[in-house]
Amino acid sequence: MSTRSEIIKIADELIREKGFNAFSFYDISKALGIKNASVHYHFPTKNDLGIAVVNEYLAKLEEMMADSADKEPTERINVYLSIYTSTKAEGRICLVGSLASDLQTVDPELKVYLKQLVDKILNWVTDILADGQARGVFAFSVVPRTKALMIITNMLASLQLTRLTDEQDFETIKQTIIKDITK
Amino acid sequence: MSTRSEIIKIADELIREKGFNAFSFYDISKALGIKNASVHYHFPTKNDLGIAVVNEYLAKLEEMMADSADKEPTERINVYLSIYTSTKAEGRICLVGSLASDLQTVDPELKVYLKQLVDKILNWVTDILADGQARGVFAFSVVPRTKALMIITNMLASLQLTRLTDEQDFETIKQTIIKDITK
DNA sequence: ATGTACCTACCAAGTAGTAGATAGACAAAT
DNA sequence: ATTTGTCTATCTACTACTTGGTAGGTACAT
Repeated sequence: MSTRSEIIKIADELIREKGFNAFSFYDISKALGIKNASVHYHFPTKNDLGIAVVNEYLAKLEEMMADSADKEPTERINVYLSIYTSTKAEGRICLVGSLASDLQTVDPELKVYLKQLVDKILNWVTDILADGQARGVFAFSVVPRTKALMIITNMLASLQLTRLTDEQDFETIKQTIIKDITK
Repeated sequence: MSTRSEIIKIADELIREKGFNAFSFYDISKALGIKNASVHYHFPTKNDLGIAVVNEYLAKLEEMMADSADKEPTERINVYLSIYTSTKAEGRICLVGSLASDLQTVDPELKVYLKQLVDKILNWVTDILADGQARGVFAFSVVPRTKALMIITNMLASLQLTRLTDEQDFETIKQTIIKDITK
């Protein structure tokens, strides 16, 4: 893997572990065994690095959506939910939740890309739900976009909250979501 | 108001606006027109200040619970939800959400108090829901504690997310919660 | 010889936190 | 009634450290 990719990977992990304002270029250089100036060579500013991380997510999400596009809604929603299961296993929170918390401290340019990421996720989940409803495998009493908002907020905050309540609560929330939409 | 109380108030606002790691003692001293050493006089360390903010919430919550204890479940859940409505109006996020995001960077002592706050909120909402269910005004198909988790995660994350989607989405989420539990 | 990816060595700014002085309020001792 | 001592809340002035970021050099592959 290229140094550039490794920097993005480590930055992503650090953002989701400590937050955007709590990691430094030194943290990354230390993890990679290079000097902080070398990190700046690949990403001149912290904002540049943040944008690269978000863009990586945009690309990965695009890929995920394409890969699961012709699958059943039930499986597609599981693909979505499983993202959080892996994140939970890491003991970290999700990128959107982390950056959304630090929103007022990040560069407006980064905000634009983050907004795109949120839109893309929201549209994806909305599509899955609408598809499931149309095929008669899902049932819910609000418009798909609203149901998507409910599910996304459940998952996003469950990662943050269940580090403070029962660790088992994450799985409870996830199963409740599945049961709730399944006809 | 005493300087001590004012420091706590400003710290709370800053934590919910920028995050625990993005505000400084200087920010507070500037806002109050005093020197940073004077802030340290009242709160020797940032950890002390963070704990004072969380304790302030514990006390306020206690008061709120007592004040609404003999009211109808419908009104009590509205009291709970209205906390987030005010926070949304401020353009800030909730304290729990902010500190939960920065969890790995704060002192273990602060974590303990934060855990107490989350427990208290979770128990409060669980009680309201169980009471409403017993009185036949609420209906839901999971145990009250799980439903409380769903609602709390919805509200917590809605503050974070709706700064990136539609501003109107916050109200949509709130109304969906009310409609969902009302029999 | 040109570009890539790293290095050494630095800087200015901001951070949490400390030492020690000062000024006023209040109470006890003279 | 005045002095003395103590407490509170502030100040000036500082320290040690970390931060994001830069200038300029080097090794190496194409």
